[in-house]
Amino acid sequence: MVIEGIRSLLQHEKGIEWMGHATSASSCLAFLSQEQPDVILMDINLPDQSGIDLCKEVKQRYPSIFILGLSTFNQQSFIEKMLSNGASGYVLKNATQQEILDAINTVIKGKQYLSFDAALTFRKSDETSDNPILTRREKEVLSLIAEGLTNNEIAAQLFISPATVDTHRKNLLAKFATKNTASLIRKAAQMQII
Amino acid sequence: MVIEGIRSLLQHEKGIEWMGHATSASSCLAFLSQEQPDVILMDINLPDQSGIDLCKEVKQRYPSIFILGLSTFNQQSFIEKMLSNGASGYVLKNATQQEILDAINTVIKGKQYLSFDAALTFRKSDETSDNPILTRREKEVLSLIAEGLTNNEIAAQLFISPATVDTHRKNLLAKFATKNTASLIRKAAQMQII
DNA sequence: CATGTACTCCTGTTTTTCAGTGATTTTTAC
DNA sequence: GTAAAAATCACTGAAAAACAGGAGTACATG
Repeated sequence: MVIEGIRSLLQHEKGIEWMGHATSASSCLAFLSQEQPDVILMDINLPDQSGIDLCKEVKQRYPSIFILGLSTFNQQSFIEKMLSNGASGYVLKNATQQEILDAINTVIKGKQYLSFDAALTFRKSDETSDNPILTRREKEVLSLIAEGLTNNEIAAQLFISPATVDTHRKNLLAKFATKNTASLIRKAAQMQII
Repeated sequence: MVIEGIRSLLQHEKGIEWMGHATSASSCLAFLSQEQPDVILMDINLPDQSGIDLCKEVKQRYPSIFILGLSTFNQQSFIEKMLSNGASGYVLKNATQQEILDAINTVIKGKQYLSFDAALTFRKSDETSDNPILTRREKEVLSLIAEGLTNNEIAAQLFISPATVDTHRKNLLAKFATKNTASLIRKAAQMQII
């Protein structure tokens, strides 16, 4: 449905040639082994593999192809991951025809393009930073808490003292501005951290 | 983008007339006050309002219009809510042209249509019933727990004894097959209950 | 009317979490 | 190479949650 939409938005554009489409990561790689376009519009949600991972793979094999991330989700974490995996831009699925054209024309020059809304949330999350920045250990502890482990169990799992786990736990509560496990886990879940 | 896709998939179909499209709940209602189609393909993610709520509203005002839910998410809770709000079916955005045509032709006869994949998850969740059935009180207690309230605070809020809250809490842990608050909240969050 | 379900409440005990304070060692980054 | 950030650990006491087991009331449904 989305592929059809993009095709119909682009097919009459001069200067743009539609080379093909793929509906999975594997078929995309198979296609690329035959011919390589200048730009790929890559969905994040693929049946066999994450578009985020595929992006990295494609960029490794074919560094000259520019990739535009494509997703329904206007989520800072996704945008970040796509860009850090070599994507040149990010377009939302509710983008207008003009936006897509702008995006393609921008990235083909080697520049970065972000959808208007995407750029907004990107900037906002940069400024307000609503997602607390967690350290490696804190993330580990958080996800083990979410699994239902107690401090002692977590300590055993990570080969550290229960007291240390307790400290990480306190820091997590502070960073999330919560006062107990329940609200901590809820917030973390809402932020898609766990 | 998606609208373009559907339009291009349907525009050459005989027996189907494309009456228009809207990109928000409010513009949809404005459109419907002018003319009413037989079928609406309604996205769940709208900028101003949830498609789930809009579905209810449209069905109340125009009971004769059949609504097909449309979403990227193959989530049982969404499907359920759409159907209980009067939708006649649910189609995923990766549906084929044939699926959309089938869906439209099915619902227009007053029957229900579910996308293949949607029907799968629907049935699966029906059989295994991974979502525990909660009572009214349990839902209340659960959401207050998720807010970070303690048993005493919840008791005060609901005008019941802390002991009762404790009992509900025990039942919640049992129903979710969890052993503490952390994993309870995580599961509930994943099931979109809170 | 018996059975089941939901809601209510109780007494204890044990385990876990939360709060506060303080300190050492490793890593990381500039 | 040094300053900042992260990770480590300890102690105390209070608060909260988890576990166990029992028990009464209301209400609907078969």
